Amino acid sequence: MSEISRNGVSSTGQPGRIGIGLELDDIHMKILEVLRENGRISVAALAERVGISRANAYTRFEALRADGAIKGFTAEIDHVRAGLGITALIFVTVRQQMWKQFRAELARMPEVEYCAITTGQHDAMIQVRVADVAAVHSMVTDRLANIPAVKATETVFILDEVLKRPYVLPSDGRQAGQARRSSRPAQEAQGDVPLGKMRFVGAAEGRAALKKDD
Amino acid sequence: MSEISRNGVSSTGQPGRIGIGLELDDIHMKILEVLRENGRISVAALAERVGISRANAYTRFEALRADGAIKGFTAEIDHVRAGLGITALIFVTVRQQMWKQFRAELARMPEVEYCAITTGQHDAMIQVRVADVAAVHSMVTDRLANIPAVKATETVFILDEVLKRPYVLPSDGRQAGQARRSSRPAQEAQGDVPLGKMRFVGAAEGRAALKKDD
DNA sequence: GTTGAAATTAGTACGAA
DNA sequence: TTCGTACTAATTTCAAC
Repeated sequence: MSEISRNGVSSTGQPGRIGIGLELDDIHMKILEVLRENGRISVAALAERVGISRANAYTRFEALRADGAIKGFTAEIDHVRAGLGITALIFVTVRQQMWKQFRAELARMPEVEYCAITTGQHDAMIQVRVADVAAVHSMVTDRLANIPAVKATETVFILDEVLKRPYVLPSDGRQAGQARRSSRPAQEAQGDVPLGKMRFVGAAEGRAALKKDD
Repeated sequence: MSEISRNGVSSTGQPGRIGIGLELDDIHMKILEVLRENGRISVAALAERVGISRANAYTRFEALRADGAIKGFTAEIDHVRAGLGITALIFVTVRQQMWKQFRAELARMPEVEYCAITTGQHDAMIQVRVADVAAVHSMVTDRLANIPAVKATETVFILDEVLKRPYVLPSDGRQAGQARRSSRPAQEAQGDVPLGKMRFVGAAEGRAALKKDD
């Protein structure tokens, strides 16, 4: 919740936002675009590709790192080759006010690659990478089910990962203009969500429908 | 070891492509561990951290790249700072035999960061990053809903990303032994999924329950 | 914000263990 | 295979413009 309230104001880029405010201009964006495709490119080559001088590239590179826009660099690893051929999603319903415990236990599970708190029917979604389906089972029954904070789980296997883009940026495609500076304030838009044809799963609706407590 | 390469159930539908290109030993794994934490480390520093010679490190580094175990390197970007403060999951039901079209349309959507085909109630899960909630709405109604292949969607917002580990490896934690060499062949385990206490959403069950065709 | 030096470091090649 | 060294190419730093 804290994320959303913070994020909601996002695109305007107005002062007083999130701590250290580094105004990201087009060149910063270009740098991010290059670095997400090739995280090991030298700053010299980066400068050339972006069309600025070396020194400038170093300055901006460091600024992006210091600001936190770039959180780090990582190798993209083929999970199958690494021995983790099975990917599963586990949707978890968490007992209220036991989130702290839930988070603490999560940190102790190395097979968890991603965990997000969501609206809708469930409270959280966990993505795990394991060697075989048996490992998913033991993960869910032996570990997750034994956490008091976990009320219910629902498991789904990933059959194929159709696409996986390193890191999406506003400058991608034609949504760029809209993304960089929203026409109307985000807060206003949030209070007035247009839910026309969109089938949106509200938290209340979903949780009421879920009756199994095992 | 060979069981690992064969158990690629989650992998692409390209059989025969999963040949055992490279036997990954402990040192390879160590290299992957270091590189996922610091994708920009020099090979010299990598060699020292892993405990091998520089020349050896170069050889193994290239081997991992050539083999495909390392698919590339990327910068981890803070989406909020980049102007994409809203993350949503869209669960999609796809009309049978229109997958090709669905995939083609997906490629045209720059705000999609991740798409996976799943078992369970829905057929696919899409993760999108956008500037505001309005963009999610327009994405779902204007773009997804207009794809004939899309039968139904269900949208959920991500309120907080609790944890996001670059790339999980078998050597993480204590599951290492089990992950690296499964006690029984994965194929056998798959045909005999132990579904004791695990609430598993099978495809048929789920899809039957979903009646909305809009 | 840019260019062009020096100093450092990275990447390659090859022989030896 | 792996290691160690020497060699070459490139990058980063730092200066002045």
